Amino acid sequence: MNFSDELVNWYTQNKRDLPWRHTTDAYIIWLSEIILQQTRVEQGLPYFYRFAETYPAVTDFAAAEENEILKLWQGLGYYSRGRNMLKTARMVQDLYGGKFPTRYADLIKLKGIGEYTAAAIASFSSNEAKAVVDGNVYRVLARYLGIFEPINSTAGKKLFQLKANDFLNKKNSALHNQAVMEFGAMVCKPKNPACGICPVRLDCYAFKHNATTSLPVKLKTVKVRQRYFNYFLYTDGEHILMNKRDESDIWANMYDLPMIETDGIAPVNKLITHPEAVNYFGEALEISTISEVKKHILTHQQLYIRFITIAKQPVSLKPNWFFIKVENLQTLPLSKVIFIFLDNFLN
DNA sequence: ATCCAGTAAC
DNA sequence: GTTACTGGAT
Repeated sequence: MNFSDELVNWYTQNKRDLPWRHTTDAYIIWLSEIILQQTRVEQGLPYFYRFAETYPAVTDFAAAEENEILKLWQGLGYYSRGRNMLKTARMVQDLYGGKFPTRYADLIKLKGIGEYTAAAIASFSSNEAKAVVDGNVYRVLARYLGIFEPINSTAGKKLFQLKANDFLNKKNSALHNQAVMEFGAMVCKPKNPACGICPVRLDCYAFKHNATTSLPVKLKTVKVRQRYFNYFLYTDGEHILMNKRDESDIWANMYDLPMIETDGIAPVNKLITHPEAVNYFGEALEISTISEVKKHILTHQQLYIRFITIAKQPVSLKPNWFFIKVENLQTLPLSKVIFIFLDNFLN
């Protein structure tokens, strides 16, 4: 048996029973693939069920409002995935009459669908002969073939795509692609790979050279930016003053609280006299409580966040500030930090 | 602290 | 071509 046959054989006997593996409906496969980008199955599964039930067809998805989508997406991270899904659902509605495309060439034009996802949907839904290259495939190929080219270099990406194309079983790309990825996730794992049960270990470079821990090679990433967010909470008991974030920063279009960003951890007296604070909350800003500065880590940013509850109503409001009824808070899409803070504050 | 089922924006 | 996006597990 060749590499592909071995892995397909392993897959048919050992695959996990996942809901999107029972369908060739491109819409359902798209839903699962976007949710699973950069996300583990266990974490994505409840979101998949929620979306599939709320929007049984792409037509239903296309009719949704962005806030609804972001709300359902809340807690999953990489929120642009949710916003891009809505754009894509509407494109499918307009361009393809609500029938989700199954060909790579059509899929790659849609928002949020890159090379990996286009190949995945095309092969799973219509068996088109496109090889997927995701983190699992990088790892399996790097180890099996002994490729030391970094997977996040331009040369590396080209090389791995080439090798993946070579190995692809073009007669049954759906089975082949799923087999390689599932094998990567379950056996050829990042840490502690289960080489003992691997059907191709005798031909595997990394197994033969005891090199699984050093493959794949990945270039080290960049430094993180430090940011300091001072959040202001004002409530009249019934409403909370919320801010809708703009398009250009983290948590785009989601809600948080009125905030002043400073260059460092600002002393409280500095904060009170900060021009923005004076502008919005007046000269005599009355602070009720002030929280510790807590660190919140994102990929390229470390956020130092502090919450300040204020006693007096602001004297002027930014255009994207809204008084939200406490009972309507649960309809707003919130980032993890904000959700946790408000949850604690209100309960 | 580091790693992970990618894509879009710059 | 390079960099920015999340949250959770380890």
